[in-house]
Amino acid sequence: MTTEPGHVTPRSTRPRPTMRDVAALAGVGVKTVSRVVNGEPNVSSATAAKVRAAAARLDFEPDLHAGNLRRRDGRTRTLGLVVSSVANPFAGQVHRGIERVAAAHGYAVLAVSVEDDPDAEVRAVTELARRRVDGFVVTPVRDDQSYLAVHVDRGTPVVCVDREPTGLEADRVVSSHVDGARAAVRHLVAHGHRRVAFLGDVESVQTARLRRDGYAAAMAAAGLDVDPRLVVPGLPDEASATAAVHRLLALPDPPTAIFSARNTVTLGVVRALQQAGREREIACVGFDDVEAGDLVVPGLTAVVQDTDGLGRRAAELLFARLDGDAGPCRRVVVPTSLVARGSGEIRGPAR
Amino acid sequence: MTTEPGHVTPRSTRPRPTMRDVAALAGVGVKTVSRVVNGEPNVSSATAAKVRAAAARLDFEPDLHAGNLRRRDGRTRTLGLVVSSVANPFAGQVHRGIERVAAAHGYAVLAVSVEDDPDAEVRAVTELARRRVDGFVVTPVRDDQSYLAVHVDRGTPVVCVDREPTGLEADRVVSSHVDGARAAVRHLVAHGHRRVAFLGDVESVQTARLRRDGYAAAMAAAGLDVDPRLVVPGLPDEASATAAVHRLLALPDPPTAIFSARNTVTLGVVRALQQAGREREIACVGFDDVEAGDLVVPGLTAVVQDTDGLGRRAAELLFARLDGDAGPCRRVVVPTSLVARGSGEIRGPAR
DNA sequence: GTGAAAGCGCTAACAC
DNA sequence: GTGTTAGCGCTTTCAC
Repeated sequence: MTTEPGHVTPRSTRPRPTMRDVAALAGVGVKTVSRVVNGEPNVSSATAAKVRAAAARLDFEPDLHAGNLRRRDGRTRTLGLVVSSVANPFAGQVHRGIERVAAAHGYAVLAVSVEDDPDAEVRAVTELARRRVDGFVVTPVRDDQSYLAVHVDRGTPVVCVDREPTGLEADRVVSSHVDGARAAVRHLVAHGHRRVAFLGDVESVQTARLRRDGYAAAMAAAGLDVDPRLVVPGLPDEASATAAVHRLLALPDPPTAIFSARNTVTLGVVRALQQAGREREIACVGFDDVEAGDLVVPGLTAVVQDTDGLGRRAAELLFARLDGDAGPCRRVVVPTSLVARGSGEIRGPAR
Repeated sequence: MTTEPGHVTPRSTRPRPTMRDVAALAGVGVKTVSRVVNGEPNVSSATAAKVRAAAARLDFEPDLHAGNLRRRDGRTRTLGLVVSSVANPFAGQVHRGIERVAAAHGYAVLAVSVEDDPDAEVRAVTELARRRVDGFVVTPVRDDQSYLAVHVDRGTPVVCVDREPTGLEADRVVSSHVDGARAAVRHLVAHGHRRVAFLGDVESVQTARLRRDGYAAAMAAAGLDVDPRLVVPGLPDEASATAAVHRLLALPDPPTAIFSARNTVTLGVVRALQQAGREREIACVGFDDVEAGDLVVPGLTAVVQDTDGLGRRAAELLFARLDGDAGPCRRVVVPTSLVARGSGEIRGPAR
């Protein structure tokens, strides 16, 4: 079978109809079509019906962006979201919270992943700005968000979520990281533990530092000295957490409880305890929830974030700004909660 | 403290600069700015430098959509993605696969959740069409996708992912649902099981039916009769799956192995087995992976989908169409793999 | 190399 | 009620 050069079927690609086409078919002026499509008043119902019929017959879809060019408010009805990664379950849930509020306002969400690359954060914002989103929700990754000021000045509001922005006056919505961590440690102490270890994420991440602060505060409040050998920050992944736990267990006086400050770290901790066969002796509370955390034995006690609430509140703040709220910047703290499922209730040594 | 009406600080909202502003500041014509911004030839490097300086000073960002109005290819460099929910980890991973390919092509992704609402699927596509996305990736929810044909005819390609479209000729990328399910059951049979139960999702979902087909095929191939009491489709959530397992265990001759056809169902199954204290006797293989699936005891044996691959292939097909590929529709099947972690390797009764 | 004029699809302002 | 004109920010065409 041969294919002759001239015979390539060109995609029929019949041009998209415009308001002009609809107007011509309905026998009215363009402005009348515009009025009908936008539900404006001053159109007789007979004319409106004709226009709607013509629009339906042509499968007319108004071009939102073309309209925005001249429209007074120039709204694209689109929000820009910058997150670590859309594949990250935490980010996905925040995204969902935002989307729900956005949809209620007739808005769509344009999400861009930055994979914890500081430069990608700026690129993402630039790309969103070129598309003229009406507002930004940003999870800060770089250590300076001042580059966002231009957009705020031009009337495109910015709300930061999960982490606080630096060098930028902007609304922000964060979980109570310090309080959550403190509650976790207090819970362990209340169950009789005095040697509580801290395993955390790399500390270039703001939230990692805050959770460590919470740990330190709770230990101090309980009048317990912190053995520096039990504090292990800077764990980038699951495997390093597993290794760290094995080192802790080999200590002459190992910890009797572990506070793990992050999802992936928690997975590594549990693995290590299981490998050592000590998951029923050493207590463990993790920050962030783990799917199937209640199926592990013992069930994983966790400090869970209200991800949906984070997204919802962020979107609400953004829409308030879009509605003209010019008040001072707000800082919303969304509470975390401790879910006890077994691993955190293992009792420490009797005094 | 009183606030006088006239004193409300209006958000300074200084208007966004346009090419005209840049041209004026640089002392050149608008077209020259256009040429510089778009990297077109025929501009002296001296002029280009002047323009770039002016653009930087004003923080000029070209309006992508305004340009598209007149531009020959009219590309918005934006893809529309319609998924069940952005909070669904499966969808998030597919999204990520798409985004990675899109980013490499300079594209952004506009994602809309439909929460399994058939009408929301159409609304989502309409909203995306109004924003003039260059192509669609859709996870079909409704039982008819013919409404998408208009877009294809107008040159906006559509690729379906995860589920096959109905009433529409379009490229599609799906996991090997039947083969995956068959492999799971074959695995159980190979470990000595003859009474293998099937627990599945509501069958309005296409993939649920396919996985059941795979189960039936594997049982038939092994020469095993299927006891209809062991086949329980239509489980909407975790709790119903738990209840179903308890009923199965109460049977005079209960199953010795369970094939669970969906993530949430698997969680319910494991819970039931743990409650009954029989998680080490009754084998279980689940379709879809579960986070922390290897921390449960015994580890969860699962049929895992290549979510990233699904997204990547879908995006690749879409870009091929955007690049002018007018060939016949393609159907890409992404293989699943079976990950053995313990629960699926529990041996059945000796013959 | 450069710029003026026209026009993309739509809405604002003002006519009738 | 309805249509006409201008113009949004940009690219095209084409003249210089």
